[in-house]
Amino acid sequence: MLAQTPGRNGSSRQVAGRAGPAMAPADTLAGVIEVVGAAITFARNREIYGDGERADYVYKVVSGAVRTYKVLADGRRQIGAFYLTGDVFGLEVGDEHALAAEAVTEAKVLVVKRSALIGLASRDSEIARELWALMSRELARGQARILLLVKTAQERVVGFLLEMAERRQTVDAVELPMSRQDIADYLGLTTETVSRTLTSLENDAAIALPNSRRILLRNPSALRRMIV
Amino acid sequence: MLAQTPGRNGSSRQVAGRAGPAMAPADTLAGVIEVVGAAITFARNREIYGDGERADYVYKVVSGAVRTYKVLADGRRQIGAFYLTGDVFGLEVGDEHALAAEAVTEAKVLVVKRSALIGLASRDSEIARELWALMSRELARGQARILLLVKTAQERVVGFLLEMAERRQTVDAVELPMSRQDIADYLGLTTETVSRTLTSLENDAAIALPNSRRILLRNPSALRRMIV
DNA sequence: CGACCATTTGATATGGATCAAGCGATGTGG
DNA sequence: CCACATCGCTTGATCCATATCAAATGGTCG
Repeated sequence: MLAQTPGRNGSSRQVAGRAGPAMAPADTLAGVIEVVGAAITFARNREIYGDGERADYVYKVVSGAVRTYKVLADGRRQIGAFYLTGDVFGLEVGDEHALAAEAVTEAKVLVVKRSALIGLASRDSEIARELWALMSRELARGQARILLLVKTAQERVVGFLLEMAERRQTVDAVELPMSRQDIADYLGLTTETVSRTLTSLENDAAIALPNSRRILLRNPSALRRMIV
Repeated sequence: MLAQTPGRNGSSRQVAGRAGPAMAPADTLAGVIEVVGAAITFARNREIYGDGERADYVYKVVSGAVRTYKVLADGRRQIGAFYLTGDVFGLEVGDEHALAAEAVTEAKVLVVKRSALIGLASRDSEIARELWALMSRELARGQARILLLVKTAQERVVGFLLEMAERRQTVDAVELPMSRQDIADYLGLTTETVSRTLTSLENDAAIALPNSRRILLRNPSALRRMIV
């Protein structure tokens, strides 16, 4: 359960300048961020924002992966979510970040002022609808997490793999950007249990592990049956 | 873990007619529901709406308590939330109810058409803001639940008691409308563990149990220290 | 090559589940 | 109004899944 927090302090941000040519229409949320956002690259384990900081910016992952998390008083770390390429994060309901955010791998993100988005939303109902949809997705994922956290270790791990496969839009393989410790802190387990569960799934021929970060789903339907 | 679902089937609703004189201004969400909503009384354990039903109505608790829940394929029941007097529930992000709702105790609720609210929101930004705030609160509670569910049994139970005390706006006592089974299914524990934990807290002089549904918080600050 | 870190594997401990029984409150029919 | 059934809660005994402690293995980088 104890998780030494990695790469604390200093957000040596490397501003990479404006985003290139727009790749999405400027009247969608994602599009707006691409057009007006500045691209910043964060090294592995670098803090993007801290717990309790003012939530003045909204982010979109261009490449790499990001985690949001909270460290409890006794050192336990709970990961709130993983954000992969294309995901928007950092949009809060209050005006402070409830969780901190860090780069899981080297990550390039686009940054845009929240106030700019809010302003746009008040004029453009399409943007407003997308902001709403974004919150909805967060809410739905939270709901799903709650259901996941009352299950057994195997069900949690399998649920996690299927979630990742779905988000990566692949049916039969996942490239995991995060460590076993990250997965454990996301699922409320220990690294040992995550590792053992994966080994046992491999023995059951449900998955294969060519290397620790790459997971082949050899029998997705069997996996789907395992999560109740 | 197994929880025989109580009082299934039949929603013998007892329509009590219009709400009385408005007790809140008509330009707030709560106010609107009170002005335009019909009051319906549900007996203990009666279903208010089912999992997967169309979410055409939004509800506000006038008296009593309501739970939302989902029964997993293997019979385990996970409770999503408890709604107490004054709380609004049933507002979904999609157009289906993700969870079912039941009356925990006999409960009087006001019912209003969702479409009416949405229509109002598009004209009245105050209502829109309140709908947003409502979703935000759900989101924040979900976040808190996730943190709760990775903790020990004692931390979960204490967290639950403090949450209830806070929502009931009392510092030193809580009248629980729900059974041990409800609490267990909310916290991802068993009734036995909930019961034992309460007994142990009583032995530590942190709480007192004049009867099983009434809990006195004898040492709130000690309780608060227990949840990390 | 050697140091370091992530991952896996092994041995043991333990918190909470499960199985089982008792107890008190509440309600029902005689 | 009382005997009795029922239900929710508590308590006890045991078991098991996962945590914890410990060590071996493997991959990566200087």
